[in-house]
Amino acid sequence: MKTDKMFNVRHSLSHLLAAAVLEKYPKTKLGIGPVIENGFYYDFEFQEPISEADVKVLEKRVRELAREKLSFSKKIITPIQASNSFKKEPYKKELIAELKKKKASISIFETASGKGKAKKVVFFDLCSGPHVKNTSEINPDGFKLTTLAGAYWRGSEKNKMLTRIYGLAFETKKELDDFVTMQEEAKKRDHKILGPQLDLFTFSDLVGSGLPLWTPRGTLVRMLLDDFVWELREKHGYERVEIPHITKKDLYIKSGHWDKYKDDLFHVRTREGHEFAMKPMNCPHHTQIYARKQWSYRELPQRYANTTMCYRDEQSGELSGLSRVRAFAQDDAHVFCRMDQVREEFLKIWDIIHEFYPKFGFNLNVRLSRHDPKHPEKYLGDSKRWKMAESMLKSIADEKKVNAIDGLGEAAFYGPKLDFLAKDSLGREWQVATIQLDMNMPERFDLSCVNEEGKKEGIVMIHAAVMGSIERFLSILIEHTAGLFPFWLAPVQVMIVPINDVHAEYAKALLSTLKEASIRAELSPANETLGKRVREAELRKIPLTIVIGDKEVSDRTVSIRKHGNKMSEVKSIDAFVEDIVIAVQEKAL
RNA sequence: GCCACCUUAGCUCAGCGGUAGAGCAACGCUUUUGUAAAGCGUGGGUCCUCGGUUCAAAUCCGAGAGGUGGCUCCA
Repeated sequence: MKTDKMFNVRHSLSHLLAAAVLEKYPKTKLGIGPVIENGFYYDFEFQEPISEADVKVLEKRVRELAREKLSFSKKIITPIQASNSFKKEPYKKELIAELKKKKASISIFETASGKGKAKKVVFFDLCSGPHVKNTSEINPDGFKLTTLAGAYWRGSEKNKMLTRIYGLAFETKKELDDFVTMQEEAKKRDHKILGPQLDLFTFSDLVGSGLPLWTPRGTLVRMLLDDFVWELREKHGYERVEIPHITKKDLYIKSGHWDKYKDDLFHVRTREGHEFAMKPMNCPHHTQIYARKQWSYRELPQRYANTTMCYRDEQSGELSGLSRVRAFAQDDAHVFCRMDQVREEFLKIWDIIHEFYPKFGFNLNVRLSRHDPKHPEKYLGDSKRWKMAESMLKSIADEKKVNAIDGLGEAAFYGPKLDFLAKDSLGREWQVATIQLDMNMPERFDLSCVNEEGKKEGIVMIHAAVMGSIERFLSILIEHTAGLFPFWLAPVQVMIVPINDVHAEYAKALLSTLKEASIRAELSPANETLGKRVREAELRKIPLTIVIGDKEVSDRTVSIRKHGNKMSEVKSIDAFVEDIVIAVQEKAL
């Protein structure tokens, strides 16, 4: 099997890297060096900092080692031998102690040159394998060391930070090059670069990191997206609500958020010394809209939709473009209903999500995000209630004939979720929409209705976000489309390019015709060459470029160039306008 | 927050101890064009900020801010 072979190759390369490191920096302490997707890494505690240039030297040495036809062999050793062999390796000793505790067998892998009596061990590492038998199985040109990064020992921020060296490894140089090319392609689509380039959003050092500012074009796109979600929600009986962006801390003490997230809130103190917080989510506010009056069961469900900003004090090192910000808009909605209405409400939101995502060319996968019974302290409410809620969500996924991915431990602290994962044009998966069932928060806020028997009955709430956050959704959409939005969403849909000033009048008339039809068009004046103006429209990712010359003026037609297409199509003005108006109505891709 | 690296004109970058340069963009003039870069000219910089070393700092050192890639976190 090819994959197994690559596992062994990657794993063995991580050992060779460690060998090269010890050879050059003998005092280095070894962490671990596992295989990962597309390659491997190894964690080290260097005695002195190393640089990218040092990594290049190490890469060269690893390549030499790979060419030396070194053998890999496994050896089972006793705990005492293990302690002796790794005397100077504190991290290995920690691992050995754990193996001892578990009474697991301890093995090492020796990397050696020569055979029989001439055999010389150049490196050995605590390892259960597997590995290649000989480094001749490794293609020395199929790998490269890529990045230098910090990583906590055993992934805990309480531990020491080690230095991690990442490597890529493939069977052939071509596969490696293709992968690197693919990464470069992804980089070209990076929303952090494309967004400002297409003039959608910007950041300001004075405003602060993680706080995106939206330009007119970007704001237009946000509005169009939000309007689309609203259009879908309205059909299903949602009503809009609005809430302030701060609250007394009492709200979050009651909801349970204070305990769990108080460090992640932006705190606000009034002049009188009262403690407020910027809202990091909307559910607690929305519960108080529901709680304004007594409800008859006949009036349920109550469905509240609200696109609104949330604020979270994220760690500075975590911020990244629009994917992780400190202020973001959620297209949030909460349904307050009785338990026996949950199924139908879930199905409605499911439909909304499945009407929304195909309009961008996304395919969706579904994940059932469950609680982790091993960590009850992470969740509100008892395990029995959780299991019931989870089985309900499972049956909804089953009814939709979807094989949901199992997301153990992925639940929110108040309830299980059905999460939707969108696959983008580069094959990457992103969590986007979510439907969450919450039996805990309504209880905490004592939300109820009066039932058929005239008695007070507790209700449940459903959290339903279609885009999740507009910022995050846009970051995904920009990279998915490389900035070339579907026609209905493009901030500028049509660029009109008259060949020379003689055609200006006709072009202006066309511009106003398009504006009357609510098409977003711009006119490019004839003081640059045609080629340059076409190029600018292409770079701005404008879906349609209309070239107007003598032929078009005399025939009352337009010559239409679709983005990325060299060939143009000629249509009458009326036919053109009709076609694009329909394309907008249908949100055609 | 932690580790590494980065920050020079609007953008992309060169310069790396002797007080700033290119291409593109902008502006002006010329050009009036058939589908991805016309020509000439002009303006534009507290070289991220604050300290330090030095006769001299964009360049070396320290701190801070912002960014990138990881780690941790993510309601």
